[in-house]
Amino acid sequence: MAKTSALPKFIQLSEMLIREIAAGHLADGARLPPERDMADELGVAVGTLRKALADVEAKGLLDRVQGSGNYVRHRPVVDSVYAFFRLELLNGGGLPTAEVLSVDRLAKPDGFARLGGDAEGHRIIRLRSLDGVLIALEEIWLDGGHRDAVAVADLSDSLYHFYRHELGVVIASVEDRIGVDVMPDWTPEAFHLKAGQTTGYIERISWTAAGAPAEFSRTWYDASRASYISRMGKG
Amino acid sequence: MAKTSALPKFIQLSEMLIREIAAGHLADGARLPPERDMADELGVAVGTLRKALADVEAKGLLDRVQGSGNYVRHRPVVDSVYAFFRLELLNGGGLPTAEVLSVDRLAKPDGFARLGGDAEGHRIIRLRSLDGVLIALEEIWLDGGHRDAVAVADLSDSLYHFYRHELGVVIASVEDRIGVDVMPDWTPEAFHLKAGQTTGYIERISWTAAGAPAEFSRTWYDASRASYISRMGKG
DNA sequence: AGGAATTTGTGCGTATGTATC
DNA sequence: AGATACATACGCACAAATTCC
Repeated sequence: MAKTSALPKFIQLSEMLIREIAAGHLADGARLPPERDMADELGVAVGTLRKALADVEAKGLLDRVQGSGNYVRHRPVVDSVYAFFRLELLNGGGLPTAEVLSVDRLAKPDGFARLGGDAEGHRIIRLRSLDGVLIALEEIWLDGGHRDAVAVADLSDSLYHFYRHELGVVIASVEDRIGVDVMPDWTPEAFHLKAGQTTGYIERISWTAAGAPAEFSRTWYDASRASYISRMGKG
Repeated sequence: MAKTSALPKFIQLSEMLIREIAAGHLADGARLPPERDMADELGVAVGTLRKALADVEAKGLLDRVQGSGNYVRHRPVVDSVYAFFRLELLNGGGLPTAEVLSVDRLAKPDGFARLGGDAEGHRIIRLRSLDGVLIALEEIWLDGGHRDAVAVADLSDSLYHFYRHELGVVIASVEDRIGVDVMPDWTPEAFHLKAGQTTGYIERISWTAAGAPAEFSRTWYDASRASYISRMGKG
């Protein structure tokens, strides 16, 4: 007797709200109706709705202001081009640019296969530079379900911009794991690092606001020219 | 007219609980009384207590299990002891510990000399482990002005706790730069890594809330056992 | 400037569902 | 199966912050 107990009401509500916001049905900055009105309309108690709203706020899609209202925030991620780019020259800074080498639709690798829903993914290979100096090689896997085909021309310097505006996928959080690795043997000729040479290594998984994995990437960077920067606290 | 508006009751409760757990008055794994009993005893409504308990859980000091009880968890330790520790085992997590090898008062190295006011600094050498496995070697430089002498016995697992409670120095922000380096030749015998071997490398500068540099450190970590983790956004 | 209306935040009490023991 | 304990949900009253007149 599988008692198919439904999800808690406040979870259903928060997921519904997240879908509405992500789909663009609620504009950025829009103010929701007062909680009591909203609760009446939805046929739930105010406390239940408040729990759902707190959930959406925790996911960064809503600003709740006492005495004022609940405001949709459609930019959990700064739409800035380099919001999540963490490599800098050794003396700090540097203007980041990207050059896409290839885009292919392939079966997803083991590390990413378990995550998304689709068995295939788009593999994007890019070179990254700082102030015109080649710094890193990126291998990015994007879940297949979003689009049948992705062309090199589709991609701008900011993949996150592409994800959001072309695929409707909003990246809300990322996790980077930084270690040491050797340059893979498919290093392109253009790259100044030699295959087999020791480099800094970054593995990234990113998620949508709804918590679904969206992207997996591996980056090899020349630690003699750039370093990965993590700032906590101010700044 | 200092309007001494008290903090919300559920905040007071959660802070009280956190203090109790941190002080060791509640043993690790101990089970709290049922929520209704506890609420009666504290003279608050169950809902209010539940909000406080959710707070403590969010800080990682409590396990709440439906149908069973609320269990104290000492793991992440309070006072954000490991708030700035970013190394994790390859499969995630691991309980961090530290072993101080030496503390010396020396002239500060070039990289740190320009920063603080004092010409001398305390150099602390530590080994870091995760779940008992040696992971990293740390060289930490603390500005000399704070105290004439620092003894090994003064230092707990958390240097930030020491800074704050013994020196009155509150670290408000840090910047980590992660790259690749070779293990220095003064590697202690106890360490499993051999001098000259390639490791992950972290340079950290930390500042007080006032913006004054407080600490400079270099960490060499075994990238085959641990990785540096950086999480952005929610999660 | 000031006070009333609006809106979210806090706190209480209770009834019912669900997981654990 | 029964008892225990946490989770969800409802509704209400008042406090605090904001907004509007």
